[in-house]
Amino acid sequence: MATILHADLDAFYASVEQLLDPSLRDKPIAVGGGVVLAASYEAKAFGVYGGMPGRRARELCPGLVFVSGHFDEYQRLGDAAIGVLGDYTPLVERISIDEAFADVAGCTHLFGPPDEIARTIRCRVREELGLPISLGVARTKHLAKIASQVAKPDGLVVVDPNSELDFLHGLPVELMWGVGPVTKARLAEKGVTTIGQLAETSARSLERLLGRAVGGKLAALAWNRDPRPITTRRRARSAGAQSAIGRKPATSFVYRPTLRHLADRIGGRLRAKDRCGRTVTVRVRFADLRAVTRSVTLPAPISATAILAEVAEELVCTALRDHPAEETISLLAISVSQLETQADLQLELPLGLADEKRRPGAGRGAARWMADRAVDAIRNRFGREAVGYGSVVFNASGSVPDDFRELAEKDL
DNA sequence: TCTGGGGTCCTAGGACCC
DNA sequence: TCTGGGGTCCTAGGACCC
Repeated sequence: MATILHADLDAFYASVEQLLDPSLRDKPIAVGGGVVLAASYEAKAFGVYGGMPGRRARELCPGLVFVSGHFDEYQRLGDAAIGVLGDYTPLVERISIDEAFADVAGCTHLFGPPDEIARTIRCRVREELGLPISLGVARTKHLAKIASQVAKPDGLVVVDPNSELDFLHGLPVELMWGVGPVTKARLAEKGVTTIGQLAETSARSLERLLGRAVGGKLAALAWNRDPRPITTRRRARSAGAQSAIGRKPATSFVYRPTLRHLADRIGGRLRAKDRCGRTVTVRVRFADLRAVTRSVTLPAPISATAILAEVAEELVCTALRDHPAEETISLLAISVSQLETQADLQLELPLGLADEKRRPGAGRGAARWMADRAVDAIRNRFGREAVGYGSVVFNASGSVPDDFRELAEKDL
């Protein structure tokens, strides 16, 4: 029986704005300013999409209305909508703020068949929250997700287990999970544009064309042979932060404060969940948008802001040394991976990069970690801006607001 | 007119070990 | 037809997702 539901709120941020301000309904709107964070369906009709520069969006859609976001409302309404799924089954796998899978196999005796549950959920989200939501119902997660995409906007598609391949094989390949612009183009070169054509291509030649993992996965998906179960909770495997900085000279006056700010954000998140990580990766993007990464795996995990910032700075230096012709950078990123759960009293030992000699500051790890904890405690009581380094300066520079960043953060 | 921010997973080559 | 082999960790890059 088809018991997997995939629920996806339509143009979520924009729909919330149209809900909060009725004068925006039926109008092309964009959340954001310098960059479009989300667009309503009316704006999408003009070719506006998330990530697009605001100026470009205005050109495409002269009547476009920009609104600054109500980020707290997104979180509240997203939670509430996914919570409706949770009224029917505990088997809910949340994918993002506006999207989730659910398996209703164990509750049909209480609430009726899956398609009826799906209709009820759509009605409830519409009536109780005022938001449009699309649902797909199928035997597998992948098919349910495709069904909800086909159902958009504000629709329901149920895939009968007896006609799964009829439904699937007529659709374009880019609807499949894992087929982005590059894979789509590679397939198109071989004349493959539909999932049906993909299914007729041998797994061997797909693996040759796309690599073992992607080729094998797509071959399985094309025949709907991918029975992945619902997983209710997975911990994050990495935590990172990035900042697009326009075009700035590649000097320490530019990257030092930026790295400090990024390290501060990441360190705070890690410490709040008693986590720490061994591998630090930085990304440096140059003026032409080409990017390089440098990483190091430390002998012991860290979460102290100052140490993270120092390690990141050394990595950025090596990246810049390797590209002496690059004089301008446009983005800096830090990510911490190989995460571990912290013992309750961590004595963080700054052991330095690989086999290099111990750096200045070695031996002060525990003191730094305690200083960070003190800052964390003050911020908990009085807010982020109460103490620390220039968050305000960064927010003023036209980048994305911190509230928006938090929406995308995964639970550590 | 040049494209935000937070994530996951895969690949390939090299080091190192047994 | 084919020069030893396999496992694990690390690093850099890339594709993709929301």
